[in-house]
Order: sequence, then structure tokens, then C-alpha cells
Amino acid sequence: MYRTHTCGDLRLENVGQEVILSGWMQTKRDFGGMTFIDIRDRYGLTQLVFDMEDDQDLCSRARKLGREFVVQIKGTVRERSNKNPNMPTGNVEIEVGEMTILNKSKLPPFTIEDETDGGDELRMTYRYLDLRRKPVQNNIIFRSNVAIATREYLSKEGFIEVETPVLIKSTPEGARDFVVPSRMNKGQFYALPQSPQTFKQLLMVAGLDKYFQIVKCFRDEDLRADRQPEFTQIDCEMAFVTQEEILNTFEGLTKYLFKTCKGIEFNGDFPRMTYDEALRLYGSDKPDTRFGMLFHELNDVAKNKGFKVFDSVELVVGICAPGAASYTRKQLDALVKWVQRPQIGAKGLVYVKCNQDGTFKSTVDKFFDQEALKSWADKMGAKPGDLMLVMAGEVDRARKQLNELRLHLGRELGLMKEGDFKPLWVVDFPLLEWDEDTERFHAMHHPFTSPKKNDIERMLSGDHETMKALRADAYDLVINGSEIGGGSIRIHDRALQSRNFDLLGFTKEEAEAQFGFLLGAFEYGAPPHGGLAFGFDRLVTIMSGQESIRDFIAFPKNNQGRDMMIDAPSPVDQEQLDELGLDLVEE
RNA sequence: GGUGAUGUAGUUCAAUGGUAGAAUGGAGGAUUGUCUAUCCUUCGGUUGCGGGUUCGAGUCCCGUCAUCACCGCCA
Repeated sequence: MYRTHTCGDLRLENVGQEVILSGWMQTKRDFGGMTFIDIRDRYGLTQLVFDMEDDQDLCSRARKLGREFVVQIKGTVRERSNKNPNMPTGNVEIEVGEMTILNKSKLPPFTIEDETDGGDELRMTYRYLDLRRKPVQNNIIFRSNVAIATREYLSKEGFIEVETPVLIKSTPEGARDFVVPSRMNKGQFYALPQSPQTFKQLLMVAGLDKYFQIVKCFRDEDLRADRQPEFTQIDCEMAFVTQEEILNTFEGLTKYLFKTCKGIEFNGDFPRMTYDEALRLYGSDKPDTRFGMLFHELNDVAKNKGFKVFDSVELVVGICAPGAASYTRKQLDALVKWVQRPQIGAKGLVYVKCNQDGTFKSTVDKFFDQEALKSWADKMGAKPGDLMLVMAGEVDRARKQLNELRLHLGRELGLMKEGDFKPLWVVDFPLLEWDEDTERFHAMHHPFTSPKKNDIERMLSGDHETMKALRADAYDLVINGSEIGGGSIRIHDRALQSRNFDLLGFTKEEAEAQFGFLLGAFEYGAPPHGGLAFGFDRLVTIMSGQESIRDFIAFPKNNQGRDMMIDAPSPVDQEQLDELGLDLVEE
């Protein structure tokens, strides 16, 4: 037997017991005549005591242990004379009688402590050592808890967990596919799923009613801090349901996860907002509703007053930063510079200080008198001490830029508070999105998304503006400005699906070649259905109040899609290439 | 595909164009109640790599590689 207890188990009530513990040597405090050693496992730390007067040989061996040696000890639990209230096992220690070194360890390249001295790169290369650290383990354990709670909730709701294939077929829609060459079918390739989308719809045709899966998805696109080439979704689909029932089900799941894994309860229903509203009020389809600073459109009070910059644009829009009138010239200049960075790309930024005496000081005093500025303040609800920030431009660009500024100020003013969770359903997404490059429409969600009932008739009018205005039964769950999940009611009618493919510029042949299996299935009595998928990595990260999804993935990849630990991807043998019928081309 | 930042001891960082240094870690020693123990001694460097400018380059210039962040991209 390697252990009778873990390193986090022992308390005062165990005093006097003979125990066996196994763990890693964390720290050594050597006083010559007496040596303390903390051994660690994932459950905690326990202090061992070695005394020269009791056993000189054993104590000397203990003094020679190196960091991260794996040891097994047998000893007696006793009460400490100097207790340590900072650790759960701090009231007791083990008077060691026997010690076995189960394995030695090389000196680790960074310290295995809560606050490590190692940088990201090194920690990723030695991820198995990084994973010994408490904060990282806590993240992985939390992720496990959320996964288990998800299964609990959904299975209680009657959902069936079904595995779908990982080697599937490449389709040109959406993200770039990861591709796998087939040895038995030379010259042909599988693709890894971007999501199990079509399979879950086929499961609905199959009559499996309520499906879910915690599943890996793969997208071969450039990465970010919050984006991995392989990531995990809680993927769900239901048949014979309306959008309302889907939202309620997964609002229930979200509440259950927060309650069981975080002890947080939400009051009432999650707010809902249409896509149009979200863009108008926040300039984003994933608004962070933890703080205000809503957009106020100022066209009627700011245009046609002789200020050319405003007169020539589609939209003049502003936000009011509470209490920010005290910003210095330097801070304000920094804000202007910030929005002018290439990443934001704004031409400029107009600001208006609302002074305590009710007067206004702005960068556009030459064009707008006090009365005009007051009308802005009235419109925006600005109070003395506030700072109004105004941007102008093409509608989409101005909103996007002001959204960035709003988030920047939210951070700067400390308005995103720890432990504050603000969920929100964004509904009524557009069905289609115009792609400037290819000059055609794309499905905004995916090509199986159902248009809203009222819009079905308008679908084939052919008029560009009408097409842009088509709305879908598509929805996103947003928490704290992060897109946690999204889904839609699907098209279950073959004729409507064909019409949708027409809109998207697919020929009949293309649609048949790529999605023939699904269209075929729809001819055999497909039930009305819909679903959604949560980004599991992101959900877990947000629930923990953290930023980086990499910290919640046991073995993540870096910016370049490399696994730094196993050093993948890597070249393969010529033999393997031959077998697959592949030739490499020199660049 | 693009923009920017960074790259110096095992690690985290410092060093006006002029002797590469600190902390931490490691090794050795002292030390009987610590818990980031303490104290003493000591080891530790291709300044990412390749060019160039200069009497002299960690520092300036060019190229390249790597890491990170962002834009494009991610139905």
C-alpha cells in the first residue's frame, strides 16, 4: 500500500494514528538537529518532522532529498507545538519512522509553487510540471466539475449523450478545415469537424429528440489568447421545440452550473436583447452589460451645425464616461491616440467635459456653443463631472470603434468587477452577411439556420437590402461581453433548405455534393428542430473570472498552433508520405 | 497576410556605445520548532542566431528565428 491518507487529509482527530503518505518533496527546512519537510499531492501539503535525536540515519537521508523527489513515509500523526493556521493540515505533523524514495527527480526548470518563477514558454514546454501547481490544478479540477455538472443537468433533462465521428468530410463553408489524408483512399481526405452540426441534425431526423455531447471541435484559423485550434463545445440539439424552449433549457443549464460550481444564483430570467438593439446600444453583438455607458446617437443634435467632420458622415454617436471629466489633458490625449491606433483605426475623437458649474469644455467649442453641448448632455444623461466621448463615421465602423473605446474605458475606470456575472441573450440575428471580398452572401450563423417565419416569403425577392434585413431564429448567450454560446432553429424542410442554398450562391450540384446526405435525410420526415453549442473552454474561463482559456486546458497549443511540450506538428517519414500518396512541394 | 512588444545566468529581471550585475534557484557548510526558515561560502553567461557600423556593440543598423498581444481571419 502506497498510502493510507492523502497529503490533505490529516487533522487533529488523527493524532496518534500510524499513517502512510506518498507525495512530492515540496520544501525542506533544515535546522541541523531537526528537519521539516512538506510533501505534496493534489490534495494538499503535510509537514513531516525528522529529528536527529530520534533517528540520526533517517534524518540525514531526509536532509539529502531534492526538490520533487517522490517519497513514501510511514509515521505517527502528532499535534504541532507551533501550529500553522494558513494550511488545512497545519495543526498536525508526521513524526516519520520510515522513508522510501519512490523516485528521484531532476531539478525542475522552474519552481513548483503557486507563484512560480517560470515564464509561459517554459511552463508550456514542461506542462506536466506546471500542472503540479495548485492554481493550474484548481483550474483543471474546476473544468471537470463543470463538465460533470453539465452531464448531470442534461441527463436529468432527458438528453442523450451521443458521440459523433471525428473523421468527416470537408466542406468549404465557414472556417478552414483541418484535413487528414486517407491511406486506403489515396488522394482523398477526411476533415476534422468544425462542429458536429450536421450529425446532430441527423440525430434529430433519427428521432433522438434531445442530444448533447461534450465534444472537441477543430478550426484551422489563426489563434488568439482566447482561441485554440482544437476546443471543446457543449453541443446540443432538440426536436419539436421552439426557440423559447431552447433558451429556457440552456438558461436553466447555465444557472445550474453557476449554482453548483460557483454557488452563484441569478435573480430572474436572463435579459434578452435583439441583435439590432445590441449594435445600437453597445456597438457589439456581444455587449458587456456589467456597466452602462450606453451609446447615444447624436445625429439630430450634432449634424448640420457647420462641423464638416460630423456633417459628412452617416452616424455621430457618443458615450458618457461617469466621473471622467477630471481626466487630464494627457489622459485625454492618450485616449485619442488609443482610438487612432491602427487596430482601432479611428480618425479622431471628440470629447466634452461636463464641468461642475454646468458649463462644457470640448474640442469642438468652435462649432458648438454651450447650448448645443447641453443638448448633447441632455440626450446622453451626462451629469457634471462626466466626460462625453463622441465618434463619427460610417455606421458599422463608428459603432465598432466606439465599442472598443467603451470597453477600454470600462477597464480603465474599474467598472468590470470581479465576481460580477451579467448574462444576456442576444436574439434575432441576421440570416445573411454580405462578404465584400467574394461579393456574395454568407450565412451569418450557418447555412441550416431558419429564417424567421415572417421573413420566409421575402427570401427570394432578390433585392440586396431586403436580403440584408432578413432575420433568423438565431441566438447567442453572452456573459460579461464574451460569446459563450450560440445556436438557432434549423431548417427542416428540404425546399426551404434548397432556397437557402440558392441565396448563399450554391448551385444545386454543389449543394448536393456537399450536403446531399443531409438534404436526403430531410426527405424522410425531419422533425422541426434546433439547438445550440456552448464554448466550454470559454465558459469555464469566464466562470472562474479569468481571461486565458489556455489556463483551463490541460495541454494547450501556443499562438502558432504548436504544442510546445510534444513539439507538434512535426515532419513525417518519407515512408508515411509514400503510403498516403503525398508529395511535399519545396517553397 | 499585417502591426507592435519582447529575447541577457537554470529562472525572473537590470545594465549612458566603455569591467555583463541583482534576486531567486543550485552546490557546500552552520543551525533543534520552522512553515518563502535564517546565516556564511561558492558555482553559474555563445547577451536567440547571422551579418554590418564603430577604436569598442547586450545597447545602433539590416536580416532571420522564437515567444506574446492585437488586426485580418474564426459560418
